Formats: sequence, structure tokens, C-alpha cells
Amino acid sequence: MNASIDCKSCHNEQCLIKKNCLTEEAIPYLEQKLMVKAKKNQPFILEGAPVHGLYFIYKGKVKVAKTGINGKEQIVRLCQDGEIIGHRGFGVGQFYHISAVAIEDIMLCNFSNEVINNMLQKVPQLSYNMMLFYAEELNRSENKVRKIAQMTVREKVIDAILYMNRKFGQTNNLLNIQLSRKEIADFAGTTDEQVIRVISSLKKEGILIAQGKRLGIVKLDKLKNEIKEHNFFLDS
DNA sequence: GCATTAATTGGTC
DNA sequence: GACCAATTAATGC
Repeated sequence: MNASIDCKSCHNEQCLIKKNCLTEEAIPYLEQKLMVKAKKNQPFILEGAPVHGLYFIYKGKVKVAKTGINGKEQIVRLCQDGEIIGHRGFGVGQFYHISAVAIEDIMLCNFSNEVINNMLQKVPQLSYNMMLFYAEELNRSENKVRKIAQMTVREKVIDAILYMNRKFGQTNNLLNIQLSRKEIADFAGTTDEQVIRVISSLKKEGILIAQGKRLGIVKLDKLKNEIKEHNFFLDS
């Protein structure tokens, strides 16, 4: 549980901690980092649970979701190595208003509320970069609202698949992330049946290939072309 | 191999 | 375009 890996030797160069906290004053806090494992499909942040600090993904993929009224999930974002999770919980917030679930077996770094607060006070670069991160997240979130409201189902599914490709890439013509149709639906803001229908017609059109859960993009340009009028700005 | 879960298809509102 | 039901494929144990 706590065979902590030194941040100095961490492979995640883009991690906010790695980038900003290898300074003298931050070292004592880094030593208080906890490392935890989570198995596939295991939630490590529960919506409504008391905030227990800030997480960074050491290795693996995670979905961050918000639960709606009739049990409908909205996947807010997908994360991988080096990314931060649980940032909206700490500070003023007492409870998480998102949940985070491991998509595969993962390893996490956790900083307690106290440690992270102290670090933010001591390391201005960290605070500054966190602020940039928040601003970007807000932008994304605003874009996402617009997309869900204005795109057709087909466009939303395509947008979700393109996001998966942008973020995780493809090897051997297959996406490096496996989501169920349901998860794609929860991300795109529609239902799994609709996702299946869009995927199967994209298959017939020769734009996509699918072997069970695994999806592969064959004609990326065609896919991009379908939603080009929505992409005034990049990410979702 | 069997049993549970996910993917798919068709139909209704 | 969501929800429901039935069938089939995939996957876990």
C-alpha cells in the first residue's frame, strides 16, 4: 500500500507535482505522499464522500463521472498517467461531487488535504499551474455543455470517439482505450443503443472498425470532417 | 462448459 | 431520440 515511489524518479514529466515540487521546501511534503492501488472498475472517489485529498494517476486510466437523478451517469472526463483527480473537492469543499473509477488496474498518488494545502502555500509555481489547470477545465466544461446541447447523437458519438483518439491514440489501427458502449454513451450524453447504432453505421461506411469492445478509426479525416463546424475550439 | 454481462437489433412511444 | 424487450455474442469463473 505504501511503498512510495519517489517523485524524482517518476516517469510522469507532465505531472503538476513533478513539474513544480522538486524544490527544497516541497520535499518534506512529497514524503507524505501515499500510493494506493485500485483494481479495474473500482471506485476510489465516491460522490458525496468526504474529501480525502488530491489524487494523481501514477499509472493507468480513470473515468470521472457525475451521477444524475435516475442513476444516469455523465462521464466528465477520462484521465491517464500524470493527471490530477479530485481537485474540485479540496479547499472549501467538504464532499466530492464527482466519482472516479479505475478503467483498468491502476496506481495512484494521494496527498492529504493538509499536505496539499501546505504545498500550495509554499510553492507558488504549483498554485499558478493549478490555476491554469482550473481555467482550462472550466473552458472544457463549458464546451461540453454546448456540445451536448447542440450536437446530434451521431455527432456526439463521433466527438467522443475522436476524443478517445486524441487523448489515448491508436496502435495497429485500434484505440488504446477500451470503453463499453455504455461508457461511450455516458461520455457522449446519450444511450448505449444509440452509440451502437452510430458505430455500426460507421462500420458499414468503412470509417470505423470494431472487434468487440475494441474500436479502431480507419478514416480519421472523414470522422473529423463530420463535426468540423462544432470545433471552433479543441477539446471536450 | 456454464452463467453472467455486454452488444446488437427491432419495436413503441 | 429515449426506453423496453428479445436475441446473440463475449467474457468471467
